[in-house]
Amino acid sequence: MKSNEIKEAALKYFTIHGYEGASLSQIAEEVGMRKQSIYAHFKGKDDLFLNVLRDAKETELTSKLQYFSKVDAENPEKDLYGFLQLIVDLFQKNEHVKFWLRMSFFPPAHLEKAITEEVVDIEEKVQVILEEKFQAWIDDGLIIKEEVITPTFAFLGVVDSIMLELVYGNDQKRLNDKIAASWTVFWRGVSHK
Amino acid sequence: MKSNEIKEAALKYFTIHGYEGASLSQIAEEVGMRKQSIYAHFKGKDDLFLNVLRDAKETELTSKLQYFSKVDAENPEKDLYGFLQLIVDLFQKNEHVKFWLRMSFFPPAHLEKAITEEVVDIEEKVQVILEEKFQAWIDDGLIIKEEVITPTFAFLGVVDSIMLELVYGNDQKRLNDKIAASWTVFWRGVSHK
DNA sequence: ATATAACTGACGAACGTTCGTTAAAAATTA
DNA sequence: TAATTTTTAACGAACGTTCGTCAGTTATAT
Repeated sequence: MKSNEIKEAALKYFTIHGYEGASLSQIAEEVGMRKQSIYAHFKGKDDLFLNVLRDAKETELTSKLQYFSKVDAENPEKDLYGFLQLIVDLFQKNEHVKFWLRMSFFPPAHLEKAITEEVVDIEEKVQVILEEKFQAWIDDGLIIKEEVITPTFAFLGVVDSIMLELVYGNDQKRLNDKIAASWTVFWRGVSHK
Repeated sequence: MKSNEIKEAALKYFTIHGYEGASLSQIAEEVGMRKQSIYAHFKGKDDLFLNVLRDAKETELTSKLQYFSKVDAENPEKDLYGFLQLIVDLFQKNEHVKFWLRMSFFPPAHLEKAITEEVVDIEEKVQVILEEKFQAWIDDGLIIKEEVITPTFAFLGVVDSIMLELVYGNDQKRLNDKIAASWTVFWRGVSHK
């Protein structure tokens, strides 16, 4: 399907140059057509963007939900560290995550509302799942007993910081060192000695 | 000085809309002049942008260096948590930090090299200072004895995650909860019981 | 033959930029 | 001090280019 090729090229340019910096002619050229031909597949730039956004959301959401659904949930150390690895893999495997991150935090002004809606939706779902997991681990005595929000938010913070490092991303060693450091300290901070 | 007014308006629009999304006519209108008049003060859009960038860098750098220079350095818990507060204050007091963050991670493609140079410069300087502090605290037995890079990077990770939350920033309560959670877990992870 | 999807051509609008000009302020000279 | 020159900072008009979009036409495929 040609629509998917267009979305793929659009994803690339939106990610690199942002909404305003990406031009339809560049996107069309990447696919090998004229920019006017895009209008046979999408109503316009906004429509194309929102389609890419929804694809990115689905990639992001299903990957994360799927991970926690097929994890045994009896070993928080393995499960949580595995989640960090998943983030890194996702980021390096497809462009969707970087696109998602950019648009989450610096959305085009006139689409901010629509974007924020989708972002909040994912955020809430992931947070709910994480809280359930942490609560179970706390009840099992695997994680320090305290308000469940504390380890949850702290872990989400680790995820965020790693994503930032991935975006920054010109230094593989630095990335690995930062992951190791954040994980070591986090785990020591939430687990029993 | 009119140049400063222009830079102020430019900072605002660059922060909200990014380099490509900010237009000289909007910036000029904010100041109360025509876009052509900007060329009496700056060579062009790039020149204006780079001037704003350098201002932002100076704000960012001097604030951080100054904080650590006038801190007594005998109480890591107070000093480090104070640094987090500084970040939050800086962010909410002036627009420079948000601008800096946006351009650090999503720079306009044709200025990426120049921007990365400045970003790396700050990053290295802050890292060096933090490592010195942590080393001293480790030697004094105030922080767990391990490679100094571990608490340093972990702390920088906490800073990053808070900055992301600040950018996201439509929820003051969530921000405070995230700071509290990240700090609690971090501190438990690097300090002795 | 009926869609679908590509094309050409053209549109108004906005972009960053350059030009020549004007009026006021500052510096220099008589 | 008064007259002159230079500098500064704004302007309107226009440049060439690119933008997103729309209309009409041709080619492709079911």
